[in-house]
Amino acid sequence: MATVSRVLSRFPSVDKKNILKVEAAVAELKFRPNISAQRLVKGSNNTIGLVIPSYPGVFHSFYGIELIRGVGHACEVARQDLVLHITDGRNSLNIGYLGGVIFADIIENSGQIRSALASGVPCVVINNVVRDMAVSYIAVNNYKGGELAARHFVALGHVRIATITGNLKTQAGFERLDGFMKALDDSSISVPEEYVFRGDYSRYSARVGAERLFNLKNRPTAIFAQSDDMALEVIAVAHERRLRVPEDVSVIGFDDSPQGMSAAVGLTSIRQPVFEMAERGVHLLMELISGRRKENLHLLLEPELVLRDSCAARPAMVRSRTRR
Amino acid sequence: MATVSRVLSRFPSVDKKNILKVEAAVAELKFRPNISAQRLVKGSNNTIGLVIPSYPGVFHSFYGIELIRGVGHACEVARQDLVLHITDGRNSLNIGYLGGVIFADIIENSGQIRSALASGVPCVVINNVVRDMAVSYIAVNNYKGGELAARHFVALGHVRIATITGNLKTQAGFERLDGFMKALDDSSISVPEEYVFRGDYSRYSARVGAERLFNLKNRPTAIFAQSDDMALEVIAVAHERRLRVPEDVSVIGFDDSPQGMSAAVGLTSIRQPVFEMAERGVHLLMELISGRRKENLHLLLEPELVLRDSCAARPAMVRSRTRR
DNA sequence: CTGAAAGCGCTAACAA
DNA sequence: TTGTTAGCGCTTTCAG
Repeated sequence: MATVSRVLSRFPSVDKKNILKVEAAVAELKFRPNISAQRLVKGSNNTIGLVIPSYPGVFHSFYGIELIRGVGHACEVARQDLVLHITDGRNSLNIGYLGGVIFADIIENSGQIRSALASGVPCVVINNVVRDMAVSYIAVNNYKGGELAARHFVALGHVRIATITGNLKTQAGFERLDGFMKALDDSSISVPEEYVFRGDYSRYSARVGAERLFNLKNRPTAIFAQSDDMALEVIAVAHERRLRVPEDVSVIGFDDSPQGMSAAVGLTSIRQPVFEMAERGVHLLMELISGRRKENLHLLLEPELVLRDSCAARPAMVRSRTRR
Repeated sequence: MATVSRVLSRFPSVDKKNILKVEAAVAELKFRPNISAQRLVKGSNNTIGLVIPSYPGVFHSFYGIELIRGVGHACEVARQDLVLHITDGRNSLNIGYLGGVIFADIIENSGQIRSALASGVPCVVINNVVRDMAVSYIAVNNYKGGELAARHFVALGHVRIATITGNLKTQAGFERLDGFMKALDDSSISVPEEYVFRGDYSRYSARVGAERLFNLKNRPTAIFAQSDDMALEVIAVAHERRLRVPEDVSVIGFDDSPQGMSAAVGLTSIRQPVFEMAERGVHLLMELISGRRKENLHLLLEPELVLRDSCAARPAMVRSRTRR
């Protein structure tokens, strides 16, 4: 019995003859070691959970897949099993047994985090800044992302600057808008209410928003869409109306997705390190689980502006008209 | 000790006083029952694995997310834990302990399936027809999907019919092309080689393909793109060249994604039941695990044509020119 | 209704 | 190098 265990766990000193004998028997009987027993005796289960709220738009574009890829990859490297929970936030999670849990985006499910915390499970929140709970988080500075977009437009001389937001129930959506507006305000550029269209990350909402913006008699010369997907839709609508990008209208997206990169008009976009955030979330969680880290960590990753071809200086015609 | 267990598993006959006492202690000590011990004694671990090859394009569009959503949902309902493995096919999977495994798409990782099978783990393959291993599968009739697209074009009177394929290393891509070509052949429509562009599900490849097709002196009047994402890119390229859809060129996609539905030109597409396939995969696996089912099941789900606005009859100009 | 005790399958310490 | 043995934390008889 013990010898079998030794063979299976590649213990160095076992007689060759026995190794072969055991391996033969294992193959013969299709013997599969019971991992529950192993974990019981070892006292750890090297399993972490990933909780994703199943809210429409959470998987907007490229983001959801990058998130899962990043967490999945980091878990593979760290030899952790990854248990996936896709939840609507109502159910209580069967989480107690996990070594730790990563919560990706908080959308109406902070109760789940609270109860995980209460029962002493190590937790890390990803892609959300959390102020009302004592929990570690790694997020993107979405406020800064909004700022970057605004500042780029301002630097190019634009004055009539509009935005199509993401889902404002998500923190990312809200903060991007906030940073964007504040930065414009800093430059003394006022944004009329009809220049802010509230989308939800879907292409459809971007289409509706773009049409509304292009129908304004004082059409904006620059549009910040809060995801690449939406930005590409804005460009599509522009082309349908014979508006050139970037000559007639400049567009900035958010995500720096491959689709934006390879589009007809290369999309200028705000890059956010989703994969890295996911990976670091796993590493942080491991530190918490192992006790190597005692206090919570709050980390904000910085987005960056990626320049491509969808932005240009304010159109001349417009410039002369609005020149004082 | 035993009483604690009874309280936690809601055993009916326990004194109320004791229930309260236990609950208080549990809260006090942040007691978390050890699931490994529970599983050990119960003899089952109610955990299933989902293996997804991390091959570029596997998560093409809408498909990857629907897959994960479907499996995730079914597992939640069946009270199974879902362990996610994203693999490049090279590593051997730590799978032995799982109750069963779902393999989604086989791309250079059939070795993993073979070894899972060999060690006696119940397996289900999703989205692939498997002929060379004794394993259950649930797949979509992609051949039929290709046929549907071809027949629709033929019914509309088209003759110059082209296609932009998906990744032909995937079975789905290959079969869609096969069905498409055979159906055209049945209608005695010949497809010159330059009408078949080998894409890879990426928007970029679709763009390249569309440009090549539109540059042909004998430009096709109908294009079947093997994913909605690619189809939308084809339409975008068409618009850039002042070609109208569907008046000048008809387009069919594959996926019936929400993006195709809400696009400027509603996309006619082939619907494939990804979510359902994923759910049924889980159910099938549960039957296999429990022993309720002894033999393998091979199930082919049927795709269907969803009509929207991106297809029209063969353009008149072309018609007169090619009329015999 | 409740406590005692056996044992789930495995590993690790200890002898041999 | 190997076999024996004592638990890991829990559930489940079985008495009480």
